[in-house]
Amino acid sequence: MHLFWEHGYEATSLAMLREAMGLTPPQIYNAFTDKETLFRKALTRYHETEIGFALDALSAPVPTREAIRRLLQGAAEAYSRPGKPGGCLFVSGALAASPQAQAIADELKAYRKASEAAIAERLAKGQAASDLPEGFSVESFAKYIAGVMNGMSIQARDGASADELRIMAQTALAALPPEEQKRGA
Amino acid sequence: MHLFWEHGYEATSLAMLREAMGLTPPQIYNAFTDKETLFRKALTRYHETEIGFALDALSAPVPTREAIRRLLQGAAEAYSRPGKPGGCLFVSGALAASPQAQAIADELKAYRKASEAAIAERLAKGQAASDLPEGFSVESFAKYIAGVMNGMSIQARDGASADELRIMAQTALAALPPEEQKRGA
DNA sequence: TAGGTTTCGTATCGATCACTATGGATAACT
DNA sequence: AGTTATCCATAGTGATCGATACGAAACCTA
Repeated sequence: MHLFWEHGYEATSLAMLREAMGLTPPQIYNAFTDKETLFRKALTRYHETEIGFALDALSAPVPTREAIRRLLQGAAEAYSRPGKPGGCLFVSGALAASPQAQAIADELKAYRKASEAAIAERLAKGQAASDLPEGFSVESFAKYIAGVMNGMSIQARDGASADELRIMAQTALAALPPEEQKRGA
Repeated sequence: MHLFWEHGYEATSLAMLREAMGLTPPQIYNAFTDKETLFRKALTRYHETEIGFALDALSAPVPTREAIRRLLQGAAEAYSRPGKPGGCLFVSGALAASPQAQAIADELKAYRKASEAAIAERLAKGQAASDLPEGFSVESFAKYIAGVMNGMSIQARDGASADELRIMAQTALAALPPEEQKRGA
């Protein structure tokens, strides 16, 4: 998983995987069928072990603004963990791919779209609860938040520290409309 | 250039380049020495022909906030031009690379760092001209703006329209402190 | 302990990578 | 016109890709 995270799907060779896992090629193919299946296994593992902060943030019983704040701060942490590759596997895994790996690139794109959709869903919930103004465009803002997280992923890959990412998250949050008074019945 | 832009450095094979340029391999090597040199040629061409908006925005004699607005809106346009690959070559070219292509990845990273530095320089100028508050951290905000642009690049690659990118740019701009009154002498 | 079976690592498969040597066709000069 | 020289596309180089066939070793059964 770390190799795919660091080098992306195509640039990670079986020789690297073999050395890292201490397995012979037939063992790898017995266990994972082929490289593509192995990558998908790594994706689900990444989703389960590294991305929990996102679900936690979006499902926490807190005001919308606080949920988004937790989401961005969580990303700042997750994208800069010591001993782990910088950024997000969903971004680094295959941003640009050869025609043969188009299926992998599309799958990662689907993960990113799903993240954006989850944010939009949380924002819509916030709007329903009057946490957000009525004229507020849920889809547009979700695209902004998801985009900022993708940008943080690249900044992390370029060496940004956890502190720098936290500040970037805080700055991004300033674009959110200020907490609104609950509109009473 | 379009091939590298679309598929990235490593995933673009000489066979694809050969077909696209209508040249035989020896012609390519006579003209460009090797693949790496060809890619660097494409990089400088991209910088000259597609990225002019950035220099224009940062050097225009306008208030700082307006300069940043032009920068982000220009990115929205440049990253979603019909007939061109989505996003920015500096991001898509080699975000994740094999160990052999580390030099290329480092060069692209240097381009991204240079963009961020240019933004920081413009912000510092704005601070000196009292366009921005004194406590304002130029470096942090430059990292945010550069990060947002990188994020827009990924959103564009994921199919975001020019309008959607423009809205994202507008949203990001809201994080900038409001225009300050000039502190008179 | 002998035989049969299964497992497992080495050595290699065809395909493709970036790159280049060579033969044939063209051009140039006397 | 004849001879030489120059160019240039085809064909192929070693290396590496993802994926596997085969021989040896180990193990279970008789």
